[in-house]
Amino acid sequence: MIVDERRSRILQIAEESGFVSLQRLVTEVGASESTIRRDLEFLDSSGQIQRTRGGASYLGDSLSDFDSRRSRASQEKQLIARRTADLIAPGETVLLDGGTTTLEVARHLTGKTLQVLTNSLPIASLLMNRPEIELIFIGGYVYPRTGVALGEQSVEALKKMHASRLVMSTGGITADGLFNSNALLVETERQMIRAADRVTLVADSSKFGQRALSHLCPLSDVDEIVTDDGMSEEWRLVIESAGLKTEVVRT
Amino acid sequence: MIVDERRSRILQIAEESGFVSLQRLVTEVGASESTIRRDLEFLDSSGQIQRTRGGASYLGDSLSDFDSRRSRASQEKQLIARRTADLIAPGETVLLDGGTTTLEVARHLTGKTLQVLTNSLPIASLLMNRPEIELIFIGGYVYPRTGVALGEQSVEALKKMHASRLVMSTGGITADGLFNSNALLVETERQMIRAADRVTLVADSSKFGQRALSHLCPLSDVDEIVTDDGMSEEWRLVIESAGLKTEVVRT
DNA sequence: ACTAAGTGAATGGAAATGATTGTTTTGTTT
DNA sequence: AAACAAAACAATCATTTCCATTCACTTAGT
Repeated sequence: MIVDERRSRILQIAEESGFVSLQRLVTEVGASESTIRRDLEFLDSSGQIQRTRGGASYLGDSLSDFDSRRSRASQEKQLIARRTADLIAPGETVLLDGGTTTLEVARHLTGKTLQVLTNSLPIASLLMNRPEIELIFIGGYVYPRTGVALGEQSVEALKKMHASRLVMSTGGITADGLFNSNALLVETERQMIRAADRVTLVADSSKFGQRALSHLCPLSDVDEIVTDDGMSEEWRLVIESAGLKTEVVRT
Repeated sequence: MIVDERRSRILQIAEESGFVSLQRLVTEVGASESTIRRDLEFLDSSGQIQRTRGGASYLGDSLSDFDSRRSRASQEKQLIARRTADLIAPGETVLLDGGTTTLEVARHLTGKTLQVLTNSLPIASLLMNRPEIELIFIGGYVYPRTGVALGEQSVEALKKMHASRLVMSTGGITADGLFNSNALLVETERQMIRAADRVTLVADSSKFGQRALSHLCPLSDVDEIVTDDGMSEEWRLVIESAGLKTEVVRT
């Protein structure tokens, strides 16, 4: 088996349940304990997982109820979320993807008269009691921990919907486009892109240059990116030459 | 078992009721007393719980606080919910309607390996982090306050689903059948009945004789009723002559 | 054939665990 | 209030589990 493939698989398994024991990885991936350890070491040093005794825990945009309550969103995410919310005009129909940043965006939407479509349970729970927001939930198989509905049913439901804007997050951005770690999620997000007139990507600057398991879409599918000023000039050029508008918040 | 996993579990248990005894943790987590003590010490020093003699109390908003804030379910509902949960065998595919009683049923489902379909946001939020439960959400227009998905999209989604059992609530029961106050809700519930092999109705005894806006279905659509012993003998005859099984819990 | 990278097994050391001990606290009885 | 028993606790120790390191082996590319 190829190295990258094995590591991707480890990441995927780690993401599913948040925790993976080393032993489980040994049996599921089929490599020796030593190799898995080395992989975990690599993935830890590259910041994708956190090694713990006996296994590893997934880092990244998985929002479990634990995470959202304990560690609040970082300052970058807060600022990005607020700016993104400012872009949204009253009366719009907004499609909201799952993720910690989009959840923060949802927090800032309260008070505006909006129609909100989402496949994220945390976002729906947040907005459910707001009379000024008409909420439509996109059903499907609910992915554990993140509380995001995915799969064929979600895709089918999305086919019948239309929104003026999609606010989405991503696992990584390169010149090739956007990436995410979960194949089912990618499929659902692709359908979201099709359903929306305008695509607004929220991504803190650490996402640039990151590449994850599944390719989601080319850069040209995105209309604008809201990010923080940690983005290098280099990436700014890549993004703007692809015809995307960039909104940069100062931290 | 991995350290972090065990500590997360301790936190989760602590959160549920606000306080946990050490002994309960020993049996539920399956670690030795020493280990649990060490974990409690750690969680205390990191400020997540407060150790007390005999156990520990959760810091922050415990779920039971949350529950008691929004009037806790009555004793009847609790008992009905527990009995209903006992009827459900591991491995079943259960369709759960919205409502406070069905939410209580959902609470008692944790621990069983099940497939759960629901259109209720509160139920989905409750079950979303339970690894033993595969959760499928039925999307649609989210009705404010109750957090239940309704409407054409929900009906369409339900047409493609099938469950071994439906647990539903109702606004009122007469010899003519079941009633509910919301036309959209009635439509969705009718489709639920079609999608399920067996229909279990949860209804406290005050519902008998009540008639609401919309007629939902005849009594013959229901297979069994779980209720409390406030039901009069008269109603018992009506129900049983319609061929329904009745489960009566003693208050 | 040689090198470099990757892999798997073996080793010793570190950390975590469970059982045991003796001590402190709590509640009950007199 | 004093004496006692039961429960809860902290401290210690042997055992187990986990980990980093090392080394030998395989594979792929030059």
